[in-house]
Amino acid sequence: MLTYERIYAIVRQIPRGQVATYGQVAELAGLVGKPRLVGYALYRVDTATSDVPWQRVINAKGEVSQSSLRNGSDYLQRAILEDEGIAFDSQGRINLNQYKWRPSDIVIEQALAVFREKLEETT
DNA sequence: GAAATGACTCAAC
DNA sequence: CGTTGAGCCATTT
Repeated sequence: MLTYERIYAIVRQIPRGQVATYGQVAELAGLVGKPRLVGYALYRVDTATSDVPWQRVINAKGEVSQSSLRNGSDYLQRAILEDEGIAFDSQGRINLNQYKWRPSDIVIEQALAVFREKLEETT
């Protein structure tokens, strides 16, 4: 779905070592106020074959969200993030002030550009 | 095509 | 802090 592609395009721009919240991604993808769609989109992502860095998208509380019974990817997400240099506090949360992604307009344009390319390919 | 679902968020108690 | 309820809307059944 195009809505998903938008979301994926944005998520793919999140640099290593940084994270973004669902609401933030939704906003950047032009889905202001619809963070649930981001969550839903990521839920549909195949964590194995997709090139979308789903692990870099967390909830507004700075915690790593996860779908109930993901095949062992529960601790995996955190492991990946830690490997990228992101530190978790004693409560298993991330300091958003420190790691939250500050997207630049350029990045967003790139994301949308990729999105359009995909659009043409599909067409 | 109506009803249920979902990795969310925000505001109010 | 925690819990609760409302808002959101594409995808699935």
